[in-house]
Amino acid sequence: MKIQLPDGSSRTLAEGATAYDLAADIGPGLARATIAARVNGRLVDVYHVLHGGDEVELITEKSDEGLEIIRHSASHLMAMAVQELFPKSQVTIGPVIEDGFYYDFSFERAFTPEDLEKIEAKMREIARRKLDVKREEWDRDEAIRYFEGLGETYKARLIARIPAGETVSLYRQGDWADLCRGPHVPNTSRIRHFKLMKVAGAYWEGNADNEQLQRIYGTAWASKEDLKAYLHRLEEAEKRDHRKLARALDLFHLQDEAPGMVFWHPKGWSIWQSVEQEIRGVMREHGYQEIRTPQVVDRRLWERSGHWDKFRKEMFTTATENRDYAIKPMNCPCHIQVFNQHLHSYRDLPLRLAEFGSCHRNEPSGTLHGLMRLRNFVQDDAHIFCTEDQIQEEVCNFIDLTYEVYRRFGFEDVIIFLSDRPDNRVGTDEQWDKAEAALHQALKSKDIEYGLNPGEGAFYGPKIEFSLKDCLGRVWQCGTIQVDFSMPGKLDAEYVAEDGSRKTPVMLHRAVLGSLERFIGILIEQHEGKFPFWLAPVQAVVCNITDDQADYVREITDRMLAEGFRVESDLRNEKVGYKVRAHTLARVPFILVAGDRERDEGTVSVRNLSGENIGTFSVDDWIAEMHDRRARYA
RNA sequence: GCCGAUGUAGCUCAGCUGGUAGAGCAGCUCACUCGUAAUGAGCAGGUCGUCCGUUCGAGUCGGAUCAUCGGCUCCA
Repeated sequence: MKIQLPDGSSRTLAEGATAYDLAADIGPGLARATIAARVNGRLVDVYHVLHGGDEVELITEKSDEGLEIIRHSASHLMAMAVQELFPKSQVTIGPVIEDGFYYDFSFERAFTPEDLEKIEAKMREIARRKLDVKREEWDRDEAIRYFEGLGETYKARLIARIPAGETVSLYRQGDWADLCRGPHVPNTSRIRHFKLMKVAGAYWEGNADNEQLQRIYGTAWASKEDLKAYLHRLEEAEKRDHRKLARALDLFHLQDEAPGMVFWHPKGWSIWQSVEQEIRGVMREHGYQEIRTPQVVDRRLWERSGHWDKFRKEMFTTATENRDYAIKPMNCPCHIQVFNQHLHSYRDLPLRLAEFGSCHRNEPSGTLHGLMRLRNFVQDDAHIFCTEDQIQEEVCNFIDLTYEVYRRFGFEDVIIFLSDRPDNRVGTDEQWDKAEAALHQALKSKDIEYGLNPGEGAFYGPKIEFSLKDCLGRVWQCGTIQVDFSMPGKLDAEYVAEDGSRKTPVMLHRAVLGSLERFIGILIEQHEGKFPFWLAPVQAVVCNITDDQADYVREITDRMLAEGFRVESDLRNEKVGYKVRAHTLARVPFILVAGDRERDEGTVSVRNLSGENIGTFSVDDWIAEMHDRRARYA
C-alpha cells in the first residue's frame, strides 16, 4: 500500500503496517524518536495500523505535540506509580498543562513530600520495565463495569457521561489501564526527563462543594537539558519575586496585624508617587476630573446599590450610634453620588470622574498573595457617564490610553479578554447586543488580538480585561472597562436628553492599572527591581573617594535635588568599591563618583547599573542628561 | 474558605533522637583616607509566631490559633 508523507513523497509498505513500521522503514533513528503520528489530520499512536492512501506525519519528541504526548503519558505513569504504592487511591483526571502535567487522586490522606519522592522513584522503576502502552477499545458499559469492579468510582462516573453505546478507549501499560483519548508514547521507557513538583488540594470537578482530591503536579521534557533549563528558569523567576525584592530593596512590608494590607516604606512609596502622578497627568489630558470620596459609607447606600445583598461577606463593616457602615469595597456608588449633585444635560456627557480610590475587600485568607491580591488596595478608578451611542468611542479611547500607559511602564505583552453576557443578568437583550458589539468593534478597530470568556461578564454588563503576567507566568488582571446598565438606574442617576425627557446614563467602570499595588508588584518583577530612571526611588548616588571631596559631593547633590531629582550622597568612610557594590545591589540606576580630579574639574564620573562607566560629565551636562532621560521615560 | 508545607537576631539560614540558642551579611564603635561589586578589629542584637498541654526540663514532642508560601475555589 502507498502512504503519503507531508513533503509530498510517498512510500510503499506492506498491508497491516503501523505508523511505527513507516518510521522504521524511513530510518532507525526516526523510529527511535517517533512518539506518535498524525494520520489524515488525526493524532494516533505509533501502533496505529495504516491504510493505503493515508496521509501520515510522524510526531517526534522534538515537536510541541510530541512534548505534549510525553507529558500526558508522564501523568499516566505517575498515576500507575501512585496506585502501585497506594492501592487504596482512586484515579480521576490527569491533563497536560503549561510546562507539565498533573493528576488528581482521591485518597484517604494527603500526599506528603516524602510520598512524592517515593512516587517519583516508582515512576522511574516502571519506566525501566519498558512496558508497551497500548490502546484498547471498550464498550462504554463494559468499561463502567470494569472500573466499578476496581473500585474506581470517579473513573466510572466519568465514563458514564459518555453517551451509551459508544466505544471508549483505554490505555494499558502492564496490568494498569486508564480511560483516555490518547495518543500516548509507545513505551513507558520513553518518559525519561521528569520531576514531581508539588502536591496540592483540588476539588473534584473544580467545585468547592465537592470532595477535595489530592493533586500532584509534575513537569516533563523531551531532553535532560530542557528539564534542567526549566528548573533553572524557575530559580531565576524566584529571584524576581516582588516579595523578595521588596525586602532586599526596602520597598514595603506586610505583617500579621494587618493581613492583606501594605506598609509602604519610603522607597516603595516613592515609586507609588511616581506611578500615581503619571496616571494623574494622563487622566487630566484625557478629559477626566479627579475627585475623592469617603471610605466609610452608610449601609443603606450599599443596600440600594445591591452590594449589601450580594457581597456582604466580603465587606468590612463598622457601626456607631446605631448606624451600620461598610468600608467601601468599590468606588462607583460614591461616584454616582457626585454625579447626582447636579442636574446634568446630555451636553455634559460623557462625564468622566476619576479617583485613586482606596477599597477594602475581605478576601478569603487563602487567596492573599503579596501585592497581587490584597484586602486593601487603591484603584486608578474612573466612571464614565455616557449614552449607549457613546460607548464605542469611549472604549476605543480607553484602549489607546491603556496601551500607551502600559508601554510607558515597559509592558508590551498584554493579554486581553472580552467577557460577554452571563445567564444571570440585568438589562435587555438589545442593550447587551449593543454593548457587546461596541466592545468587539472597539477591539477589532484597533487590530487587537483578544480572547473570549463566554458568559463571564458581570451581571450588569460586558467587559474587557487587560492582564499582565508575573515572573512565574501567572496572569493578573490589571486594566478593565465594564459597561454597566444597572447601577446608574438603581442609584437614580439621570440626565436631561435633547427632547427634554429624563434618561438614565450608561456607566463605564474602568481602570488602567487596576490596583496600584498589583501593578507595582508586576512592575517590580518585570524590571527585576531595576526600575527605569524616571521611576527609581533613588535615581543617583554621589560618592566621594576621600573626605577631601565631601563638600563638593554635597554641593552637586544639592544642585540635582534642586532640579527635582531623587539623589543621595554617600559620604561614608568606606572604599569606593564598597560603595559601588552597595548601590549596585540597591539597584540605583546611576552611581556618580567624585575624586580630586572631578572636584578640580567640576565634573562627575558616571557608572550605570550594567557596570559601565558611561563617561565623565560636567555637572551641567549631567543634569541636562538626567532631564532628558526623565522626559523620555528612560 | 479548603488541602499541604513553613514560621529561630533587621536579612539569609544552622540547631541530630527534648538538657534553657549559633553563623554569615546588615547595624554600631574604633583604626585606616583609600579611584568603580566587600579594609581590618571589636561590640551589640533573639521571652525561637502566639496560646495551651506533655515532661524534672520544650526552639525541639502533642493540640489549638494566627500569619506566610504553594495549589484549589473565589475575585463586584
